[in-house]
Amino acid sequence: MKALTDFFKILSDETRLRIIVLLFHQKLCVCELCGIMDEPQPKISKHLAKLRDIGLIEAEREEQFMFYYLTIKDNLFKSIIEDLINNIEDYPELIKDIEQSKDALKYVEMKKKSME
Amino acid sequence: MKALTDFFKILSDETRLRIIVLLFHQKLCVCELCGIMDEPQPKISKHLAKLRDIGLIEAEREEQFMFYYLTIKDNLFKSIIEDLINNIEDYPELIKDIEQSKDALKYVEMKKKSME
DNA sequence: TGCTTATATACCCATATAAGCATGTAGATG
DNA sequence: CATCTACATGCTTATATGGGTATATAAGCA
Repeated sequence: MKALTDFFKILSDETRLRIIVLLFHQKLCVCELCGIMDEPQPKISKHLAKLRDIGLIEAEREEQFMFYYLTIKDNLFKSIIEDLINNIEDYPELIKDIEQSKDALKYVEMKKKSME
Repeated sequence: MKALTDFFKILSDETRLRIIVLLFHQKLCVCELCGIMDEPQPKISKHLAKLRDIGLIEAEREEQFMFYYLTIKDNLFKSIIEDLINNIEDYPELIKDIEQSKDALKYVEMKKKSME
């Protein structure tokens, strides 16, 4: 029951909802999330930490970047996220994020370029 | 988007989740909810107020009692609550409440009796 | 009208939460 | 090995939240 209320608490924050929706569509690294969402890095990282803590996402390193992806096991949790995705048309902010995420790569390439 | 995060915030409290699940099955008055859930009346009333504020429930008077019932209009919200109900077997506390609610009437009858 | 009772609300306290800024850290690269 | 950079975390502040106790309110009934 605690797990359930914790899950809803996680979803009750706009930033985290946006992250979940983005990661539903593709694996993304922190700097891509920051770029897509136009939010400061510590803010994103802290929300990612909370999502990690309750087991909704995991991270893996690829070169310099930490890529995050969804790892939702609970059936109810899965259904709820799917419901949200199925009703995404009601939430223009989320649609916009998804649009933005289509060229997520540019954010990591910007970083790589600036290293040269 | 605010409405969505507010909705999840509402669900992130155990007391409110229990109320929603109970009202999903039947209309109930405040004293029945208190009796079934074994919680103090002001606590229940305050959570009912929050549920009312975001339009998930409405009340109607029947004699001395205020009966509450679900009035969820949004499709996504409905789906989520239905998902929860469909996975209720994972939440023994909720099942117990539902069991208890089967003789909800006894709580209003106790009140009526004590008036004689 | 006055009383009783079901329910609603006010107030207080303790605790949780998010954001911003500054800083720490670990892994990659040269 | 030293540096750099992507990311993580600590600290502070402002705000929100839930529970308890006491009290207000409004409808029903005498």
